Amino acid sequence: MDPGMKKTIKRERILAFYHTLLQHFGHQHWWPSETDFETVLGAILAQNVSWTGADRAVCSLREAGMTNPAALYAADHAAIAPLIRSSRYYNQKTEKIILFMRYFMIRFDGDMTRMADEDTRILRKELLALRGFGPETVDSILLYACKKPVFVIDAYTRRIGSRRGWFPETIPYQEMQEYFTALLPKDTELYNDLHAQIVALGSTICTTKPVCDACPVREIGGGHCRFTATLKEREKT
DNA sequence: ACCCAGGGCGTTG
DNA sequence: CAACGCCATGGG
Repeated sequence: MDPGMKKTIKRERILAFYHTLLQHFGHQHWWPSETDFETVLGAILAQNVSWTGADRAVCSLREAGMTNPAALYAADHAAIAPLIRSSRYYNQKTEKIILFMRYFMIRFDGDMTRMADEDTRILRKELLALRGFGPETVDSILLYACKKPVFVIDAYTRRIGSRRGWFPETIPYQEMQEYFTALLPKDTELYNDLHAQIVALGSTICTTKPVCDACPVREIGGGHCRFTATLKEREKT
């Protein structure tokens, strides 16, 4: 079989997976925020924490009038940190916000439209240079706040994709990203909802029950859940 | 009383 | 490069 055909098959496999998820969960309408600037804050605050904790932190900032770039830029560590406690690692995240705001005001005058107009590659490189901004956070900002066709990888994508045999679990971030971008059409809306669907699935599959019988999406999840994976890890040792 | 969330960074072997 | 430790809240 020629390579072009194999590629087509892989593409159809991903798209079929997406449509299954879409049918089950419905369109996710990400990112869940009121403005693109809030999306940036959300991307920082959502690092390694449940969305409820991150969202509560965004709401606290909003209620304090700090989802306005100028107001947030004027705030210092002591003013920000208490508002985002629910997002975990709040001191580090406060520094990340302060760091981003300095960059954002100087580089784009606090204007999300200007930022979104910048070249994707340049923007990605500049954001990655900020301490505390790794590939997932940066790509989330590029896709969800700036509407760039950049596919976002996260722990769920790694877990689910490897379990479905798409790539080894140890594959580096960039290679995993290339797996998707090489196969899928360069479509911001598809990247947006596919990642959102993967998170919807990843955060739904059972975590506390040893048996997946109760799992509402075990067929989609490929018969695996996080708990059984944890058990397997324990059996090794 | 555990376990673990929509990471990223610094340090060790 | 892998395997950790660190950050340090909150819900199940």
